[in-house]
Amino acid sequence: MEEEVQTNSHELDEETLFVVSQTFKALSDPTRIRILNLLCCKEHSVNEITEELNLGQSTVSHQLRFLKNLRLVKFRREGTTLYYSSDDIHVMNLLHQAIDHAKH
Amino acid sequence: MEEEVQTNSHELDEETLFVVSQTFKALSDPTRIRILNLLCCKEHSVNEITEELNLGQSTVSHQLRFLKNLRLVKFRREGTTLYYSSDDIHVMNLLHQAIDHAKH
DNA sequence: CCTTAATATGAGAATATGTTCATGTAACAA
DNA sequence: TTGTTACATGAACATATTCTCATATTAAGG
Repeated sequence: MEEEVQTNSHELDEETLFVVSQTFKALSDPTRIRILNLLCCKEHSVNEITEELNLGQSTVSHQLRFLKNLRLVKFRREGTTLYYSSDDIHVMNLLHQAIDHAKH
Repeated sequence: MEEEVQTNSHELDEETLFVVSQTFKALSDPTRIRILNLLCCKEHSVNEITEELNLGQSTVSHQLRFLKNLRLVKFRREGTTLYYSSDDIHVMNLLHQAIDHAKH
């Protein structure tokens, strides 16, 4: 049952590398950080996010799709309004650790 | 002594946002992840990194400069050889948490 | 059906990013 | 000084990212 193909056993496999890099990529953009930080404690509609963060509606929508694809956020519908909230405790933890650390 | 200029008190200030996004950006590239993961436990020369990870020497040098600018790695000289090692325990922690989590 | 509010989507432009290639520099040995 | 090894750097290119603008789509009300 030899599954290891790499020369170096410390090396990360392709899939892990991909998942990790994608996760951090999600957290590497100021707009996404602001959105996730806002969704941390409370759900918000797209309009609320747009206004609270002073962003374009299209920008918010695009970034929410990005975050939704990575399953970092989820949403529920109420009429024509979509309420988004965070959906990955672990990633939110990474974010808050980095924020706490950045504030010296 | 009013220092808060933002409408929303939950909002992150510019500098924090910058530091956090830069930190995660460093961790968002597969090549940099592999380098940091290699430097996790033991120092390595540029050549060692180049060979162990099967990368171009120039690529490694560029990425090490990137990581050095963010003070995520440091180096010591021995003749013409530079030994690099990790220099930010907190960021290495973020990386390992993400790796552990990615391996289900 | 028509309208409106809320959100999503696609295309385009501007910018950022990562790698490669060629060349530069630094330390050391002969 | 010359040569060699180890590493750094700059330019150029390809690709990726992010935002904006215009235009869908979806749900609800009249």
